[in-house]
Amino acid sequence: MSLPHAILTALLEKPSSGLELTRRFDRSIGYFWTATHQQIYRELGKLEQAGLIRVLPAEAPTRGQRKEYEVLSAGREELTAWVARVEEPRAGRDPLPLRVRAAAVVGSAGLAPELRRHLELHRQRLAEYRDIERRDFPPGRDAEPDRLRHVVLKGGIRLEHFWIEWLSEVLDELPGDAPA
Amino acid sequence: MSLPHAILTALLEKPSSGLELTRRFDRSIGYFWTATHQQIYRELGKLEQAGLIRVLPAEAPTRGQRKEYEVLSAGREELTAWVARVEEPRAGRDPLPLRVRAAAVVGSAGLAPELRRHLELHRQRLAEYRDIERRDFPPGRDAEPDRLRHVVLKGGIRLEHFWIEWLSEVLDELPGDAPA
DNA sequence: TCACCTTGTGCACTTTGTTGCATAATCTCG
DNA sequence: CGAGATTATGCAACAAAGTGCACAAGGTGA
Repeated sequence: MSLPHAILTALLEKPSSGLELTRRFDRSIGYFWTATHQQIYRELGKLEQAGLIRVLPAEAPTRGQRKEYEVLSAGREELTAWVARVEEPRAGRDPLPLRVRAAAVVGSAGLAPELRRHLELHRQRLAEYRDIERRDFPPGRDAEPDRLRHVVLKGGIRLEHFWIEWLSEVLDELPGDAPA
Repeated sequence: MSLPHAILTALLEKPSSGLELTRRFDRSIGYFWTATHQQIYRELGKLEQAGLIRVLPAEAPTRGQRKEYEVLSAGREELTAWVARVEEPRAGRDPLPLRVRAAAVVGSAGLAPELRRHLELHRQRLAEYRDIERRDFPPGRDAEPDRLRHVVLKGGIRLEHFWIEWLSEVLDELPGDAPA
């Protein structure tokens, strides 16, 4: 399981409340992982129980019943161990190629518009990632942590490329498809 | 959910028993989806209950208590509808980039061997896919179903490429990494 | 002041996915 | 024939992920 480790990483980068974490999952962490706020709160509870993180006492009372968490040393150790752990790569699980395969059997009626919609979404995400890259990784920053974070982002960019190219290829194979 | 649709597709290509399906999921369908035999049996039960598939009466008794399933017209209709359905792309969920990100925070000790191991696995899978391509898609076959199945396989190949390139890139960024 | 909005936290339930084990029939070899 | 391997199906229990809704506190404006 990776969600707890994703949370530990995010909290080490900056102690945060549940909702802040949720927002950060929509951005940087989210290139390769997503989570809803409910998942995150539940996981924060478990991590606290397990003694890997703790609540920072609030200084000024804020909105709602806001709780900031920080990582304890046991949490840092767990994350350090996870980095080197032997784990099998988990098979990708994307329904879209499956749908193309189904279309090979029952016909591709109605598939093209859905593919074009996905193509557009991936183009948008690619553009966002490029913006982030320009903003956060200007040339010259080359301490190791920065280089590693950058290479993760480049992975996100590469992956969007993959989808864009593959979707274009599929659209070329579909009958009666006028280019968008 | 996509597992039932994956099963319907596989059964339309060829009526099969649970275990046969499991094996086919390890091969062709498996470029983008995996399932254990337990998941498949459970799902076959649900699909039968729902009237989308039925058991073919066995002619000669075979090993164990083998049951072959075939798709009913309701199943074919469901699959046809699914092909055109509007669904959001589900975010990729791979822990490996997350681990690289964690390494940016707690240090990359022990990460390189694990990355090399994954690199090797992806190279192997790429080689397998290329074999399948040579065997099943010789030049000249260009009826639509074949072209669509081929483009799905090409997606699998492209995806393995992605991993190989990205992993190589990460390894280049790690300190003290002698090329394998 | 009080109805309503926003921010923030969280429970309950459901669906999916995984692990481990149980069972049955058939085959295989001494 | 009968002990053990192989093929095949399936249940039970659990873990992980996703959906829907409730609740609490403070801010905002009629």
